[in-house]
Amino acid sequence: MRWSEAFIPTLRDDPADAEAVSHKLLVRGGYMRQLMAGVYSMLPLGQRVRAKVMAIIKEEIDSIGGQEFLLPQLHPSTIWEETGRIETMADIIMSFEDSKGGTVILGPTHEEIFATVATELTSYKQLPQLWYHIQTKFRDEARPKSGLLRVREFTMKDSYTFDVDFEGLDLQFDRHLGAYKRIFDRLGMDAVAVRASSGAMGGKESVEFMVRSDVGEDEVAACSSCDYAANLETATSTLAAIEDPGGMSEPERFATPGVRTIADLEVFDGGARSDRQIKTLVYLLDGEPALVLLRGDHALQEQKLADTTQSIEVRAAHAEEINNILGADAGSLGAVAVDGERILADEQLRGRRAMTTGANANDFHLRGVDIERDIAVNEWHELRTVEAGESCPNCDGVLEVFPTIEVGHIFKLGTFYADKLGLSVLDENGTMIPIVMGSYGIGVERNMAASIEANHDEKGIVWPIEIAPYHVVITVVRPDDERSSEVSAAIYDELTAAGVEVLLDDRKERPGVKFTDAELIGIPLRITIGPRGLESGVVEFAERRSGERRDVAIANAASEVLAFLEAAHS
RNA sequence: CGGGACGUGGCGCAGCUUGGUAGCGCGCAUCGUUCGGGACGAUGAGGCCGUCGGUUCAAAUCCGACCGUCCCGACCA
Repeated sequence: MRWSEAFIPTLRDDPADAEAVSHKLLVRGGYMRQLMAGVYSMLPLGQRVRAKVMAIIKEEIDSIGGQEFLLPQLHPSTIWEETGRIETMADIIMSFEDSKGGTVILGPTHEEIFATVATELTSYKQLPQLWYHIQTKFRDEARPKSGLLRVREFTMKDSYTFDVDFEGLDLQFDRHLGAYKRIFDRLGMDAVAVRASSGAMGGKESVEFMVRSDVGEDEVAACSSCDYAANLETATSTLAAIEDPGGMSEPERFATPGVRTIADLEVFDGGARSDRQIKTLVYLLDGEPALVLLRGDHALQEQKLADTTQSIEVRAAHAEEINNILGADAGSLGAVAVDGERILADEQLRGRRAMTTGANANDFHLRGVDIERDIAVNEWHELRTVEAGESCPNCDGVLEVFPTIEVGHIFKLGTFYADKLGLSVLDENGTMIPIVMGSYGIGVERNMAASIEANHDEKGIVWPIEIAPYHVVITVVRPDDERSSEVSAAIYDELTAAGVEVLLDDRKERPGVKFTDAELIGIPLRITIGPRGLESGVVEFAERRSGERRDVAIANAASEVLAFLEAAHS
């Protein structure tokens, strides 16, 4: 492709509405343009990269036995009613009414639709199956952001597995795990597989693939010495036990005028260290109130609360609701002598004595509280949020916590869809058994963006070879110089014939502009051809990633490019 | 959904407080000089000032409503 004929609208300035590096570079580099919030047009460069990402994904899923389908984007709402997800996913589902008055859903994902096709599976002999497609998804995200990282219309590869039992599911799951690792590796990302919350969708187990990034939305706790890594939503740690002093025979109430926070009580005369206080939170779990108790210096992990109580809607009670339930305001709450409310306590409070907590009367607290004696805890759970610096639960290493981008998520769905949609086969005894499903997603555009987050410098994008829109850019310093254009055309032809994707920068621009653009759009190798080098029979190679430059004899240019590509692939 | 900011040529912005001919940089077009790291000069094209309504002799500017975009939070199989 000649750059002079290509549509590559690069921009000198960062777009005003971009924050994330990948967003800025994709727009500045002429890869895409925004149409509306969370919806982007892919320009030629963007589409080339997108196609390459899809090709890699397809290759890896095919390699573990995947069969490619193409299921519709338009779904009848009735199928979504059968699984109940029209309710649970209501906030992101986009739909419209057709001319007959029926509701049509723009597919946010395809479990229901693949499962519908799978009703044709009737015998155990037909299993296992691994089906997938690469399709546009629509999700009305409340807040699209960061360019391609969080959008409302995007492409996803989603695969689904169908097995006779959980052993089969485990095998398919492990194969996907391997395929996904290879995919992220080829996309130039160091993805960590972490255990995740499977959410409210009846999943037994799920693994997320996370790439470290400042613009990530999920936090991961990872051990610096072993391979422990988990989404903060499920992460645990080992904490040193705290020695409590001798207790009292019963709690003692004392006045604490103006004390409203854990920190206030720490410095209050007669107060207590935060790790010797009990924090009392009031939550509504699917509308039902519950008291949640934590050590004073610990933070609640709401997802753990939701998972452990099987709740869909979890939220902190409002000030008014708190007062109605406990008769005091936040800052003076406690669970001592509370009767008739569901009380959940974090494991870290087990056995603690002589603790200080609110007295359920404004401006009063209790000291000398023995949890097991004085509080009617109904359930003990792991509920707190792990913090950086704590000890790894698996070894004696230290945990670090950092933001990440979720680039893939794989689920063991189990028999949820089989139960809802009647997926079953007859086994060898003629008994009807439910089909065990798994589902496995990768967002194509999000992975493009995540790859940029992981592969860029102050000059622009640094694409991994496999997904670069072009392998090589030939920068013709003086396109009006006859010898320059002859040599560049010759090298261009030779490389193209060898299957190399080359962008020939023959624009009538100053060299600086061309160098800057080539670096911005991130082509892995630049060949600079100008009169100065040609005089001594050479062209210049400049590697984007290392910045390394070297002169190469004209005659060797093409073969050296092939060697470079070869080396980069291995 | 709560909080905040912003909407002015293709891009980035000023002008609005104090109403009166719409401006700057980049980019774009033509010509000339340049030409191995974002050149210079000359000339020129390009704007329903987000939309609707109100106030006024007169609105980019004041008032109201709406729409849109971004950021923080909530949310996110």
